[in-house]
Amino acid sequence: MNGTRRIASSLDEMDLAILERVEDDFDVSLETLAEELDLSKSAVHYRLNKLKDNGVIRSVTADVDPLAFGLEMVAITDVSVTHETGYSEDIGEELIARQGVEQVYYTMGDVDFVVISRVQTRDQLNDLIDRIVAIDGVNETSSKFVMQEFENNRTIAANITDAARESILGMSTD
Amino acid sequence: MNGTRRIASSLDEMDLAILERVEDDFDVSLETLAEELDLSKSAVHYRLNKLKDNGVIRSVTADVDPLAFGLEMVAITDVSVTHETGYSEDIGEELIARQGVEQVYYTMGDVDFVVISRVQTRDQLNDLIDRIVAIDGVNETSSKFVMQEFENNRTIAANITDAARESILGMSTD
DNA sequence: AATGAAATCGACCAGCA
DNA sequence: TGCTGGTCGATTTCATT
Repeated sequence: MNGTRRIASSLDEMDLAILERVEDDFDVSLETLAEELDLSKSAVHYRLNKLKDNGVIRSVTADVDPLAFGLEMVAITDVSVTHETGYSEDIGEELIARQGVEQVYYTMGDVDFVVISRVQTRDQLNDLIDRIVAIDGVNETSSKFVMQEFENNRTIAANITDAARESILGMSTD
Repeated sequence: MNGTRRIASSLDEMDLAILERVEDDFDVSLETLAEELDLSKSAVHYRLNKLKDNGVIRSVTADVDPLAFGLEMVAITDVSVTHETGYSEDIGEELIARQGVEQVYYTMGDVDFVVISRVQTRDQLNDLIDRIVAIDGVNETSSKFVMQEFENNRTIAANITDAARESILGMSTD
């Protein structure tokens, strides 16, 4: 029951190296990976499959550029709700189901939800906020525009703290 | 110079259908895709390549489960800076470079940056906040814990508003 | 857990509508 | 420009260690 209880099975440094590579770019060939890691192609393939089976790799996905869709406007909206207990899960599901909403966080604090959404125009944002306010239980919203985004490509394996890395490599097999 | 100016080239409904599918799961075989879309394997492949060349598909990536790394704690940190102008880009780069930080948004409003980070323990979060405060120009921070996340798998194509969809399909070729 | 060989699937090309 | 069908190369699978 410590901070690492859900780790699927022991990951070694080779697994981390593979993850750091494919989390950023899965289009790399098995041959290139095998050379970089000094392993046979089959061994790399075997480890990738194991990582998928273990759920460490949840899925392989295409990363679509929102700008290619004209989605140039990002907003962060704080949402407070009326009944604070019990309904939060339902309201979270309602929020994430709204077209244009990308991420929803339920937080401790004076605002209950932080909602990040992406749209084309200010009109679309106004419309989205109307659709948020229409959700039963939503009390008040307050939005701010994002001027600039700094992103990470979601490369979790390459982005963990040193302490977290130690903790992962120290795990033994289930 | 309208809201859709950066759209790479005209996308049709077939492209959108392909994107909706592969943005969620790129592990689907060409054959399955071809059957689902009533197209030949080569045609699907041709369109996928075009979408990559156009930059609509930025990359293909492995989606790693943060819980598999014991990263159970998410925090949203508001960061205000001392010199409001000029240095914002530098500070944003500094923030995103910190281990544990996933996303950074530079906003209009009383807080300047919204930082979303993911760590294993409260100690690691404290350490991360120390590393944020140490950045030159950072004035004040205020963090809240995330109790629950609602996520979208970042499926942009399946998540655009109807208005945005109309706007995209209505485009003509450059 | 890793290997090499055999079967399957995806990438690429020339040509066509 | 978008698509087809075929070839080649890469990936997946499997028996074996």
